[in-house]
Amino acid sequence: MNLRDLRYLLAVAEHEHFGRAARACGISQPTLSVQIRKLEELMGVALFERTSKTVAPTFACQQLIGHARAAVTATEAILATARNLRDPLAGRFRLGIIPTLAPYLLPLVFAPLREALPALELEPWEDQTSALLGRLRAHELDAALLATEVDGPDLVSQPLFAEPFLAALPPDHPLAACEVVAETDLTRDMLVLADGHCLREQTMEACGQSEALGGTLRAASLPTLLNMVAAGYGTTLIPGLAAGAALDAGIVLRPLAARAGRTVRIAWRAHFPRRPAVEAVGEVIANRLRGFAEGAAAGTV
Amino acid sequence: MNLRDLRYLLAVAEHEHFGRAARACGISQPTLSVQIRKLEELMGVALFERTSKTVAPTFACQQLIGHARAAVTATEAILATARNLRDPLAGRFRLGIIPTLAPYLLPLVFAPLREALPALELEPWEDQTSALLGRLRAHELDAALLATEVDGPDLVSQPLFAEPFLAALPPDHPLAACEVVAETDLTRDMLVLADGHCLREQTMEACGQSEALGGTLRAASLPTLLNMVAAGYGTTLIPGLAAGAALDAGIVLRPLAARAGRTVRIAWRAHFPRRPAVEAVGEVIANRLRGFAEGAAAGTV
DNA sequence: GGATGCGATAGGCTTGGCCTATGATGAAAG
DNA sequence: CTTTCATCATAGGCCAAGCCTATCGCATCC
Repeated sequence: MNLRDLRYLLAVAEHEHFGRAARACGISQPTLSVQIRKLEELMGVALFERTSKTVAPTFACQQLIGHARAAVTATEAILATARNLRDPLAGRFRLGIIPTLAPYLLPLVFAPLREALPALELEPWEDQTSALLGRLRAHELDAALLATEVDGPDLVSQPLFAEPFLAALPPDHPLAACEVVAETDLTRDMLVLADGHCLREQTMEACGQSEALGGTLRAASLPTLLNMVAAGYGTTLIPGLAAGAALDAGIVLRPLAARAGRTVRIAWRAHFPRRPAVEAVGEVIANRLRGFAEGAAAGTV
Repeated sequence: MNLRDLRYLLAVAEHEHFGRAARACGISQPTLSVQIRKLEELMGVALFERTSKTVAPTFACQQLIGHARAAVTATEAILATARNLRDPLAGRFRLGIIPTLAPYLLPLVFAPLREALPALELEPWEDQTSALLGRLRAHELDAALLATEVDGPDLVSQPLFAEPFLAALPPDHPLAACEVVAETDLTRDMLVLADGHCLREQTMEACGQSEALGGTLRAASLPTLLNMVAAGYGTTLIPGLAAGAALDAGIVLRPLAARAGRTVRIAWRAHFPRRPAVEAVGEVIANRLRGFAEGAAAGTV
């Protein structure tokens, strides 16, 4: 059975006239007659009682028409829904973001994204890198903003902008007197984030350090880490976009001598079909952050 | 778009594997790939994200699947309903019956009909001949039991059985003394039914009378007419099947000299497609009433 | 590095739907 | 009573769409 046949059935039932129904369907009357006849043979039931003057749906036909109409409207709903989904720059877009980036980047890019991609329903999802990659591979995210390269052939990524690190010091720290701080000078009393944050390894690597100090003091989040630095527990590196929050917490920031930093990238599945959306989102973010690296690395905001 | 394509879509979404989905659909894998590709082009949306290892429905696909399933189940409902409607001897059968026949015939034929045609849902409809013919032509009845011939090329009929008339007399009527009553002897004080009952004209014709007597006394129904006769208002002819009711009312019945009577027929639209049902019903009734005419005409039950 | 599994592509075949032309039938009109 | 008209059914030919087998491209696994 064919959807077209159901349309024909509905047309004949509505017009009660083969010629007019055929015209309404855009086919010739003989074609319609043949198709209805086939349908009747398939069903094993007479659908219409024909005379040379009248065409009347049988009781059986009336019983079937409801289902036929349901099928036809359902397929029309499919087409209508597909029309709405056609634009790759429209609809839900689930974007993963690492925790050391989300609270500082999102306020900057929300408005530009809304303006550039008004139909895109952005759903941010904050989680650590490995969780984001898992969700990405599980099709639970459409893309992710990370600060690391991605491995494997199933995922691809593209750099969006460079984010320099800054030395974060308690106000009364000796290094606060310097204009510029060498990364290696922070090793002595450096605090880091808890396991799982990519910023943790990046901080330690930038300072040439393999084992974390501070004993059990491993902050679960960047705000906590900032509070710990402000309270004088030690020093750390913070990503440039967090500078404002750090200053608010009463922390002294200094540029780094070796200009250590990280690259924020957008990652997605290699076969993800809405690549235009990924690229559009990446482009808006990159544009918004263009020139940020130089300013941040040089003058601490 | 084709229903088949929707089935393919559902199969791929369910199996997440083209080869297995193709096997489930009974087609080859290349065919399935091509059809899904076509569907994607028609929709303008990627439906599946393919790698060499995995096939995952896109978000758009998930939105469409519900409608697709609705369409497929609706068409399956069509086929299932059609299967149930396939037997012409099953299902609703609206049978019109004239009022001077219904209450006396139905008790006789209900049981045989139920036994011979257990799947037929008989819906009797009692009305006068012209109303029955109108409803028949309007497709509001499937057949009708009448005591007249039908005119017009759109309706056809077949005789079922002959029903003799009987003279109905008050117990103290002079003619009650006779073994046999001549139709013309009843003319003097004959009562008839109201307009619209075919029995009215048939009675008058049988007695060679063109104008009804009895003034305004025209019974609206046969039971009323019987009561009037029993009360001594006059005489009349009754159809043989009503003999029992007449005797119960205290009326004397006598066979008629000229053996006047009527023929009960079943009528239906010439193009009515469930002719087997009509013929089966007619046959059951004719069989039940076989031999009735001789017995009734001779010995008054 | 060959073997394996999967989806995509190519080419040929057959079915099915469509058309025009014509037939059959019944009703209305001359 | 015959003609004409309207309607649905049938016939024959054409073409697109769907299907199959064979093969390719790609990635993974041993």
